[in-house]
Amino acid sequence: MTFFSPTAIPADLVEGLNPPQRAAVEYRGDALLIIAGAGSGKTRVLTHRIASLIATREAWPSQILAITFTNKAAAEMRERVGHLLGEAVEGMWISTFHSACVRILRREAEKFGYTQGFTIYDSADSKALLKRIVKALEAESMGVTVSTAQNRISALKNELIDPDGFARQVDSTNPRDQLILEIYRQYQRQLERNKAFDFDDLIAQTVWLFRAFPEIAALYQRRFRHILVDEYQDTNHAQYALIRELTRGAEPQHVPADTRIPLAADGSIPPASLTVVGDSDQSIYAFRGADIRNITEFEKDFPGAETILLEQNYRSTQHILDAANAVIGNNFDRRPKNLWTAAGEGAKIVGYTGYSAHDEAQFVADEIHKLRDGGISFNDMAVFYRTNAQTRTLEEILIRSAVPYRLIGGTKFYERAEVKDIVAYLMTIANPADELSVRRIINSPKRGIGPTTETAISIFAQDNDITYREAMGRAKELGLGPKVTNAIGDLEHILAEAEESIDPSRNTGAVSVSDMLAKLVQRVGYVEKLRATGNPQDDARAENVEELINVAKEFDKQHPDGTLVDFLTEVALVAAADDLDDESGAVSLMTLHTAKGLEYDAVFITGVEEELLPHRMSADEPGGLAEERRLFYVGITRARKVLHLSLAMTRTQYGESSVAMPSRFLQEIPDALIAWRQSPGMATSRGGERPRALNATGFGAGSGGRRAVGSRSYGEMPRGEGLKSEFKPTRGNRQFDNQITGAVKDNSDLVLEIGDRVKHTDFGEGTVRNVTGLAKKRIAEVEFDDVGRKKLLIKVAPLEKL
DNA sequence: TATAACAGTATTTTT
DNA sequence: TACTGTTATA
Repeated sequence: MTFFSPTAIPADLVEGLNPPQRAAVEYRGDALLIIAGAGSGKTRVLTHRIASLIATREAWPSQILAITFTNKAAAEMRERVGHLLGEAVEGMWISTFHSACVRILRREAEKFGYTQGFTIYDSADSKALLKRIVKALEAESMGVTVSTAQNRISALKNELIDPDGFARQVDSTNPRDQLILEIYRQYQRQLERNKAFDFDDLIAQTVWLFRAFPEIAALYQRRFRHILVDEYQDTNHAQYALIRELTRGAEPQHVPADTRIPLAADGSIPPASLTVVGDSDQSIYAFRGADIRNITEFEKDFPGAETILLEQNYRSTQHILDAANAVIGNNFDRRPKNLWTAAGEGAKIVGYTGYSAHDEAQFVADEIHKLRDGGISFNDMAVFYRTNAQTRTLEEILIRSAVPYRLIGGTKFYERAEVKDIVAYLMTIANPADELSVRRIINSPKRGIGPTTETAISIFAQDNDITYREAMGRAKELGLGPKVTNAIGDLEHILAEAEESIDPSRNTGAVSVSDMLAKLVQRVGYVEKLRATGNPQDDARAENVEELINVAKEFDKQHPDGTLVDFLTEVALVAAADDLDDESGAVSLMTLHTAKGLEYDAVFITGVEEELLPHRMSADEPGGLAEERRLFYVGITRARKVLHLSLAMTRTQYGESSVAMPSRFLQEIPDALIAWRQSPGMATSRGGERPRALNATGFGAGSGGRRAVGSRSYGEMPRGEGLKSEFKPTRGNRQFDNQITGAVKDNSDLVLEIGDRVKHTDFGEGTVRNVTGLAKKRIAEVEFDDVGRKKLLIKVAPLEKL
């Protein structure tokens, strides 16, 4: 066994690493499992390992395939490897599973009867397709909803079970399963007819491709000599199978003729080396098929594998780690692991119990200002929550408290109807076979083509065995009214024109993606029609469309040779975390799931309540509670210096407010680690501290009882509506700066000076201590008589000068 | 065909 | 609450 390469690893690639980290960089063998606790420097190990392989000439950059969880992580890893080697490295594949598979599938598409420009359906697209099928089969009446069908099919694909495979194992006496099977068949047939893949297909079809065509697989088995997979605990069966295929040595008869790498004695391609990094304690995607056994049984799967444990944490203080260890220790059935640090104890964890979600949010806002005054920049702070619905209250309070923030994920830019519409136009142009996309845009903007006409075209296409688009081209034969016929003809003409202009076979004068898009939008009159309504919401929509054109311009700038298909691929595969930019000067808001892999000086975990942090939906799933605990663990371990845990006594959801109990996870943290500003006990007891904000009217001073917990309690606040509809989203997330436009209540004319007495609807009376900021961003710092000092954004504060 | 008004309902996490 | 789907009416 030769563990060490002939060329020594340059010293600077191992210096400064601790012994296990160093061992992980130096190990040379077929399979390596790195169990990397949170904050143990695994990205460092991975980048150094890749750099060492290249520096020693053991591998060319093109022989490396590294799989990361997000595109952002991929970009970062690429940059760090380049930095270590002192030059940009070309030819490495560093990407997500999905991106890598798309690349392979596009390259090989023609070999299995697909088109290179196939469309990628996101979950909303597949939902729309399934909706049609479910409706046609009247499956809802049998208790099969669109989302059940979607979930079942997704799970089947993750297990690499195709409709035929499902037919073999399905319980034929179960009518619902029979129905699912039929839906699955039709769905898959339509995807194929539309030349489209859904997210799950991207992985599954690649595996299928490799299995069906060993000589194609051999191309990649030969190419990728070193495969590295990050976040291995979150891989599903299909992804696991893909890795297995890639690390399988190719049989001699499939080895391509021009192979120059050393072959085994029998002429086969030896298996590639595999490095996986993960932490079973951070597995949080079981709900979408992640199989923790992939990591726990790695050594069985790859006999002779080396395992290296990284336990020293370089991120958090000991108090934070103690809490994390204590919490995760309640999960049985795990390989024991104890994170430790040399960083010292650090500050205690801060706990706070609000009377309401508003109160809790106000606490977060106040603390953010305090931390900022203490020298931590907004960039280095993050607020986490279990569900996206929690953002509403947080946003409302953060805006009014003048805390700049950005939402990561949430209702994403690309999920907005108007953006999806325009993207559907592009999909139609890139792939005329895609019926779903044409039908989405056939009457948007309104052209007088209703459901009747739409169905007529569909039937005509079926009867004549032509595509939907071809049927549109022969609109005259449909025998419809002249108005509708013209409308169809016009649309068809615009689409054909756009197709012509972007045609990849034209080698001269090809129009850029953004130019084509801009012209298309103009020809269709999409923005124009939105502007004409005079509705402020439509104005915001128009801006979104314009923003999409800007995104395309940016794409053209970054990829001068990029095609429309490339652009659509990028649009389809952006992840929530990809949009993070570290220089924004704003606090980041995101779900606990999105937080994985990130770190911040100060972290707030909000809504640490029963039913929410172990989420009620997890209760009846096997292993659900353990997964929720891991999620909490992930959240805790994101914090470098300060951790805040907060909850509310009542939470309003779906218009109804109900009493919330502290999460059981809180009790798993030793008391000594948490300094409660207001503990769950204090908040309920009579002598407890007065509520910080009086906005939980009827709950606070005296009146007691839970009679008044209705949602009207916040009646005096400007309700979110007006504010929210004005938000101008930038790609993927909305930013503070853009949100303060003409809100419901515009206070921007209010002139305040130091010493002025003011009255606030929630906080009562107070004295202005300071005024900062300009114009619409003027911020008043007010010392309230009852609730202390607060910073308020004057423009939106319910404030009155006395 | 488009729109407004109404009723019913589902509520997690995401590539 | 907020979104979807249905129904009535223009």
